[in-house]
Amino acid sequence: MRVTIKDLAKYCGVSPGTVDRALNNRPGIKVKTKKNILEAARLLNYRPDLTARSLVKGRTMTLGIVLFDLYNRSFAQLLNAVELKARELGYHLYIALTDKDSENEKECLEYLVNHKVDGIILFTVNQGKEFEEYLHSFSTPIITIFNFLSDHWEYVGIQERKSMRDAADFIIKRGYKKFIYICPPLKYLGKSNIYTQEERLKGFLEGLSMNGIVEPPLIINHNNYLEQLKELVFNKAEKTAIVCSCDLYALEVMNYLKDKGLKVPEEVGLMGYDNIDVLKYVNPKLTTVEYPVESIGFKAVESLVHKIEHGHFLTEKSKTLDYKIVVGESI
Amino acid sequence: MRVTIKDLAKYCGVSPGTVDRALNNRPGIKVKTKKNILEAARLLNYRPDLTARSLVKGRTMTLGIVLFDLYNRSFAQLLNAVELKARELGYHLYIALTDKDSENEKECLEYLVNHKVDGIILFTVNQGKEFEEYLHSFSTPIITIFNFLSDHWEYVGIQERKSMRDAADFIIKRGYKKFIYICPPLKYLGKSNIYTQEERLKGFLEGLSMNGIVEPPLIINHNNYLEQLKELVFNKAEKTAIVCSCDLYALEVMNYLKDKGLKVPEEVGLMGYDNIDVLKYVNPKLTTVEYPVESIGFKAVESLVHKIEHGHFLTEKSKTLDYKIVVGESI
DNA sequence: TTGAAAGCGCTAACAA
DNA sequence: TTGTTAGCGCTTTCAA
Repeated sequence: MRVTIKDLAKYCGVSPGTVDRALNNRPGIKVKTKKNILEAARLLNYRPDLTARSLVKGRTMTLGIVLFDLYNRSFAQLLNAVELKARELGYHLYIALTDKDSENEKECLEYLVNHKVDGIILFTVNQGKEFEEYLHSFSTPIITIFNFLSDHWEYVGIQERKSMRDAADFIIKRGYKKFIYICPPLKYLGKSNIYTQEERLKGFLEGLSMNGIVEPPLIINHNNYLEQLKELVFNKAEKTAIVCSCDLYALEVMNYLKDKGLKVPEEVGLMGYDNIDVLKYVNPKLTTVEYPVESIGFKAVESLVHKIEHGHFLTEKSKTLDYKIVVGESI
Repeated sequence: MRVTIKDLAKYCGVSPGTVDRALNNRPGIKVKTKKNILEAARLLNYRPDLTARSLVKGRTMTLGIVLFDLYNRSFAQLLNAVELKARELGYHLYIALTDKDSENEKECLEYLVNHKVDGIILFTVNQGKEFEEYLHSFSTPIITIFNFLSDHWEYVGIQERKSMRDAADFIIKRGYKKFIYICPPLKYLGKSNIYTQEERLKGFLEGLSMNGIVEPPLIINHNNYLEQLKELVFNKAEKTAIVCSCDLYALEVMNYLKDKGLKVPEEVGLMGYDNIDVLKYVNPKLTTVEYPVESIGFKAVESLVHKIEHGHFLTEKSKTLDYKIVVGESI
């Protein structure tokens, strides 16, 4: 059996209260007594039971993070950053993956709340009034990342829309005339939160019209995008650009184009989004949009912990982080 | 304030014991009473306090996992698999990253143990008698993955040595005569656990000698491996193969060779290890060794949970998982 | 079928 | 400076 404070107290011939004072550096204890107790603790290999402490303190010094999965490179980087910062601030981390499943996400949240985490970082699939009420029913502080929920919730992310507007601008300035935009299904199961994807698309469309492009782009938003590409004929003179809302799609497209013998960017331009770290090994160099995943992780933790410890978040809701276009050779 | 069992009891005019029977499907309660209580629980938005339950049950239904970081693609995949399986079996997951720091690892372990996780999955940096004694001082079940510690510890991994022996065999059969082997520093800080790296190198050397290669390979085991490559001259007739103990190194080397205008595999052969998922976007296709990260994650969780629930691990210590050589175009 | 009460290990307020 | 004690929210045993 584990050694408890009571055991220690008995062993040292003092009371549990005194042991607690020694162990937790609380004042009102003779130096010698304290020394004795600490020594005994080491000797008997005493370990505090944090579940008991949590019960009385009402705090667990634990944060929870809810993500889709870790297949996306950026999620892993984000999680890494979050763990680092959390530990730095004295918190440990529960992780829960939703696999983009709405019910699953609720279960994850429920579990974290029941486990009394002090705060939650949420990359949500759900959205809507009902879901927000559900979230409000927990009294746990929550900060959302990437997927915006509503103004009621703290949020850390980037200016998705503006980034894609700029991307469109950039592409048009390079002389492209026709546009294909590839992104994930925009109405996943009819209720999933696809804020980032929606914003990016809107931004792209805005960018086109701002530049006087009247012909609407071909929007491909299903998982068989490669199939659909097969039906298209690319003509160098048309100056077509394929814009993907994530690098992984762009890489798939690049592979497809290579197979077809189509030269990038000579015959068709290609642009990604994310700047995942493996791009450095791929040729031609993909032009893409980079955003600071790690900063987002850091910021989210800092703000959340500030809320926990001082009652209010550190971030301003409207504040978003910078992105930048990474110029490669693909467009 | 949160609604407690006591509140529910008062509200329903019954005792806490009865509420518990209703909430946890324990027998000895009238159907009607139970129905009442459950309804009230929903109405009042009751949430069980899992820290309190843990305290009395002595179990948290939580596992902990200790990893280096999540920069390595395989670690992220592993973690994803572990989370999935853990949840499937009713457990949730604490994550702790050590950043390959030995002291940090100890802190992580200590925290998990103090938090009373029911079991730990450990990809360790530490090694040695002292560390093992330290681990024994926890009574928490531990299963090690990838980095082997000693026969005292449950282990899930692959036959590292054999895999590299086979790789050497494969390369030699392709006619290569000279060999360069690139791997991370083998004595990281003088005390880090580099089991997998050591095994792979041993396996490679065994493979060479088994095939009658007498000239020892050039072993480059520092982080400036590219610098050292610069000093070498490659000669097509020499049939040189560069073997890397991980794909990331191989990709770096590939980039370097491309810069130099050296053709792979015509002028120099290249082989990696890991089969990270982005290889499909890189040309020429890298020949590499694939191992089932996800299965390792699943197996580790299953075995650990079996230990927790039935007193013994499911895995046999000596049992390791299969790997396979993925034939690309680079060697 | 239900209630009463002890106790998990710790903290904190109060008393000595 | 130290001891005593109540109680965090839950489970569980025993009695009614």
